[in-house]
Amino acid sequence: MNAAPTDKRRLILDAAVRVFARQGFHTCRVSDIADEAGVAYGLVYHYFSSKEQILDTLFLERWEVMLEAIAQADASPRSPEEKLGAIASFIVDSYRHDPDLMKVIVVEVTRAANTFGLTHVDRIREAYSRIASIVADGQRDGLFRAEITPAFAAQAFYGCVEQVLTGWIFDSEPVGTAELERAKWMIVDTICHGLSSARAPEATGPGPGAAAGSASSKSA
Amino acid sequence: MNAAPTDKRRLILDAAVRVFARQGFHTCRVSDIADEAGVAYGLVYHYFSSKEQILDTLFLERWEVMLEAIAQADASPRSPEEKLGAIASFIVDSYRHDPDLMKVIVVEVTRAANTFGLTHVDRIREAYSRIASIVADGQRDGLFRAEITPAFAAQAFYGCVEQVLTGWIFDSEPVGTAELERAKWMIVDTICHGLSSARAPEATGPGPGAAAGSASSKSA
Amino acid sequence: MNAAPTDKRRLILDAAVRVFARQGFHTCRVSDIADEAGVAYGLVYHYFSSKEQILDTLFLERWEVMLEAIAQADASPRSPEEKLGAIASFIVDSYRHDPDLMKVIVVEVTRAANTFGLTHVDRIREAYSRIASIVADGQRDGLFRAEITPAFAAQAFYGCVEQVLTGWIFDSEPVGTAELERAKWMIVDTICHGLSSARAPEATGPGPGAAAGSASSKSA
Amino acid sequence: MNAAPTDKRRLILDAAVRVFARQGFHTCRVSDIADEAGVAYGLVYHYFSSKEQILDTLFLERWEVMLEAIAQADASPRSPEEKLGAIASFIVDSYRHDPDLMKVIVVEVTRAANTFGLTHVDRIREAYSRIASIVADGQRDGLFRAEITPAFAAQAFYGCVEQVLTGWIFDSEPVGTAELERAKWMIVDTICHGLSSARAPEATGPGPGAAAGSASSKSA
DNA sequence: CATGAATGAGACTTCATTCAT
DNA sequence: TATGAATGAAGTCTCATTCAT
Repeated sequence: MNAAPTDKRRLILDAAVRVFARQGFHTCRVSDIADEAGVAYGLVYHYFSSKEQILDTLFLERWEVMLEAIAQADASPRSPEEKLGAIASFIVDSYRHDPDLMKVIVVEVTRAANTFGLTHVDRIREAYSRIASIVADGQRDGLFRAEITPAFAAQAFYGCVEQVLTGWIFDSEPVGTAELERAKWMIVDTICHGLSSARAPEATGPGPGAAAGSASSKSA
Repeated sequence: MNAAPTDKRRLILDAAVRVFARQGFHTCRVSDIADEAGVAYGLVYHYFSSKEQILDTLFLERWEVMLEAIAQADASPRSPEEKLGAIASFIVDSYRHDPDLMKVIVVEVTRAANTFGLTHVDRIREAYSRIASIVADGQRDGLFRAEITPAFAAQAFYGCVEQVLTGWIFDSEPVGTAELERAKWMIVDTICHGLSSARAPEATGPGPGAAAGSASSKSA
Repeated sequence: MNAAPTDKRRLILDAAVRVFARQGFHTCRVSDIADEAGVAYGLVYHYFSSKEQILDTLFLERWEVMLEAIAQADASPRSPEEKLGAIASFIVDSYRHDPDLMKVIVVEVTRAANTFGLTHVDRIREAYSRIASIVADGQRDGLFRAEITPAFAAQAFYGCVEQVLTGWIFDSEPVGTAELERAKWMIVDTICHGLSSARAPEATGPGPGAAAGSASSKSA
Repeated sequence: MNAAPTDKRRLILDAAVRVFARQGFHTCRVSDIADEAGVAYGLVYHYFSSKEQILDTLFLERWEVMLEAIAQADASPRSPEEKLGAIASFIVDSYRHDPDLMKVIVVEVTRAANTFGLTHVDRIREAYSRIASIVADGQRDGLFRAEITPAFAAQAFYGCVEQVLTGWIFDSEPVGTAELERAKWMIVDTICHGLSSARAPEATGPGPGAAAGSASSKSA
């Protein structure tokens, strides 16, 4: 009925996130997960058929949430730029909320072209597809220019986001809130308005001053 | 002595690229590499001290070439946008010339935050750093706006490039030349001018139809 | 209390017969038995102390019945040949009635010289012993010749029977009644009169056309 | 080329025979085999793909020899009874020469209707088939009576042989030569002439005192 | 009686690495 | 250089058995 006082399955899943993040999927042992969860070895196999299935479960759980977030952003009565901002914001907040989980997804799944990435390629591409659809709407409304294909734009946007996450993931120290917030704005601003200074300044949105300006640049 | 008719070391390295690309580093066995190279099992250990060292060698070899290409682009008397174009062009041409090698680097190293990525993080960041330097120059000259930090801009640019490669890597079919060329232009145009239509059109550069003709060919 | 409408213990035993016959003792899991019986996993251990004990129980239950059948055959006022016929008939009818159970006994116990066969060797040999006693009586009465030792004769007779069962067990299709009946006669006729044609024909008994009508039905 | 001073593969195979005979296939571990052979654990998997494959190899090696022995017996210019004698003799001598191997074959393969027996059922039945063919020839020549089908006769004969072996296998003490020789004669005499005394005495053959002298010795 | 989650020892198999030739 | 047999540590997964409810 309710979430039992000890939902061992959840315990294992959460432990796996920490262990995968710390040691990597290939480097960790199932016993590491069991130990981290504080349960017996065999219980892992009571709930999951293999180590792989744990990662699959983790990825799918989270990715469905993300697809839903993208759908909601798209459904809102906002400009395309604001929609992209909502998505970037969601992903960055996901990282803030559970950096280990995002690390696992980015490191072990999204680029794992021979293993998990291949398994989940359709689900992964669904996200790009939905982002591309937002861009296409922007083009139709004349807000986005037509030279850049929506599919490419989606790749550029998502690639930019993931690279930022990757930078944080490689950092030895945790990332501050200010930097997280600034990243949201910079991602959208860069993708929508580019690096070049030869553009109409009024489109900028909240502007760089809005986010806590002090933050580092250690990630470079 | 000389570059022998059969440089077994090179044979092994090239075979490893194919095997790593096909099966992934963790999924392949050393014997797969030896078989692919057509050499005896033990010979692999004559030339390399471990399976890891083969990947390290592969990565470092290629990454040095890339750092050099970035340096050369930076050293040339071009605009920052053209310099970015040269870099994008170099990477895309690298993919065209040896997609397996680029797949291995992107899939097995640059995001492998617990294994090879960590080992080579300094070398990897050196690339971002050099790209950031180009952006900083552009800002100093007033060509790039100052709101986006150079470090972030480098991430955005490189993330965009790698995402495009990743897309190709996941594709089951090989990518055509036209698409490769179009990607070069779109990467630079998106990063420099953004998706928004609210910008000065004259900054566009060669335009979507023309491949960035000047750019690299050093990768071959 | 009473022999309940659902005697779970019996349910488990019967399910075990089917599972052992289908998958073999070593290949099946205790959970397979529980599933087949439609009872909870733990209940198996409420009634039996181990997986082995289930097979022991199955074997002993059946083997006692068989020893009793042999004893009865021996006690009846029949000729030795008819007594052997009654035994063959009983075993074949046992197979007809519950081929799975006989399969389990033949496959998992009587030849399992390192496991169950060893555990039950005395009980198994008791059967040979009783058969040998019938042969010895035949020799004493001049009906059987003395060159073949009773112990050997018992082995020959029982080996013949078991080999016939084994043949059926390996068959993919179920065996017809006619073949079962014919086998009863052929077993006894071969063991008593041999393959050679150089013998007195009048000793043949009911003959190949008639099923050994008198024989048992206790097995049902 | 030649049989190397240490043919490790053979060493492993021979060790497996001893270990399978002593502990049974399911009860022994691969490490037991490696230890018994005095080789490293991994070498077992260098030569064999699994524990099962070791048993398969053992069985097939020996069974082909047996099929060949049956074929030779059949090809010789002997009476059917003598041919059966040659076969019984060959099998008994096989047991004398390597009781462990015969134990493994009888216990782990021949009756293992859910595992190895099933795998090799065709090969096993080939033996029965060849024996049946000898019987059929005997019937055609009027030496064997027609009431017993050749297929059944083959089962009776082989079942008798295997039961005798099984008896020895279960014995705690090794079997003496005299008993082995006597068994050869009793098997054939029982199957060919039956237990009954009501038969023509001249068909008896060499008699219980003489070992079937001509038969086999190929097994050594 | 009945349930099924929880336990953990154990076995197979893999494979990087070594080494004698 | 070149070979591939030999080594053995390590990890995944299985499953009989226990136990709290």
